Amino acid sequence: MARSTRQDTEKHREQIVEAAARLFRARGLDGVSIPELMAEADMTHGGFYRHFASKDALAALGYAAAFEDLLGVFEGIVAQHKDDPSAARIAYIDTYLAKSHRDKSEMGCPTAALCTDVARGDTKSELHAAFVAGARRFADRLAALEPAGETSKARREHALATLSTLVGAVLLSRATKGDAISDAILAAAKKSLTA
Amino acid sequence: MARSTRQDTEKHREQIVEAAARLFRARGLDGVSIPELMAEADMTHGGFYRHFASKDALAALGYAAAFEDLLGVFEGIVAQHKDDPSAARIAYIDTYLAKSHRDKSEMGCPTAALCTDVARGDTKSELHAAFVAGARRFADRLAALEPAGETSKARREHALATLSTLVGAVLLSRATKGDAISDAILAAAKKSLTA
DNA sequence: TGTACATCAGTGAACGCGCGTTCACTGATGTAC
DNA sequence: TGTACATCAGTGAACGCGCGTTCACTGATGTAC
Repeated sequence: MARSTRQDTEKHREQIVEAAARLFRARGLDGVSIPELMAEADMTHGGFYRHFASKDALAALGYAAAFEDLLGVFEGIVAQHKDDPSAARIAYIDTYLAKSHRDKSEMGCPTAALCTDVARGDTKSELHAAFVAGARRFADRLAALEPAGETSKARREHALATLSTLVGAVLLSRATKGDAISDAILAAAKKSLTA
Repeated sequence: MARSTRQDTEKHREQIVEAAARLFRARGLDGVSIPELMAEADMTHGGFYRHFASKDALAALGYAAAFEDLLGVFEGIVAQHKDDPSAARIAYIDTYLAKSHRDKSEMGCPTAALCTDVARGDTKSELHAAFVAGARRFADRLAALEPAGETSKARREHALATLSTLVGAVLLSRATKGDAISDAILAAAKKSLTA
């Protein structure tokens, strides 16, 4: 194989980012190698550096791509509950705390999946910047579903606490999978957030 | 150097477990090598397998040791608030959601620190079993601080939701460190749990 | 208590392996005329 | 539109590196008598 058309090049780039978004969420940054990532996009590893400056640069793009997907899911649920933010909030919480979200981390929330990797990584990395931007946007969206009667400060506080509970419950339920406590955590968090 | 006394052997073993408890919490299982772990215990890497069957076996022991330490902190706080479980609960939440806990993960809660590593690892590993046992005990202790008037089921549910919020808030605040949202997450979770 | 010797904790070199990254090369694409 | 050639996306071998684990060896410890 030799030089690709510009169209194919762009398509290949998107395939790599998509593979990164999926595999990094499932197995973490260190759990996926560049040869593996490139194979997932039907290429050999040598061409990687024509697309990205480093593995970390791809991680940031992978996180961002996954985040946009998840935001799309969020917007879809909100759209189904027009003019009823409270119902939208409950519907989103139900989706986030579903067993299927626990079990399919490769398609799940990248903020939950990559939280620990980002915490252990360099604060100056591209991934860190992408993650912080994502967390802020996530919190903003949740805040928008809080009761309109509250102050904007209170809505933001509730949103940050809700975000903590969502992420903590999914991560704990994933780590305890196979034990009865795994389901119980999701159910308890759901009950607490929607009481 | 040659053969150690039985006393020294036991001391060395404890030093390795202690180093594991500290380093694994700070950098994760993949972030710490056996040569590094052994150097931290003032030895060379060759002797590792006289003490442990594998790196995973040590990870399980390191988690368990860290968990016992943290349970000790918990018990200490509870003891300071005898006959007032509600005050003990608030005091513990304050400690867990302190900035110092976010910043010193190597001395912090191993359930939070290793959550994602356990979720990505084998369900049949020794570490997984140790983690599940720890999460259960953690939940039990928190449940004991819930109001006595509630049913035991309600107390357990509240405890699991509280645990989710605690873990999620610390992990998110670590991942967003350097940004204003990091402190805001801890403050919001604290307010929500102690309202 | 003293002696002979088997045990085994720790050393440091070595194993095979896979990693992130680099690079010379290929040959179709894209461009200049 | 056709031709000549420069560009560059992707290939696959190679780089140095550090990993988890193994192993022959050392020599003080612990034990048997």
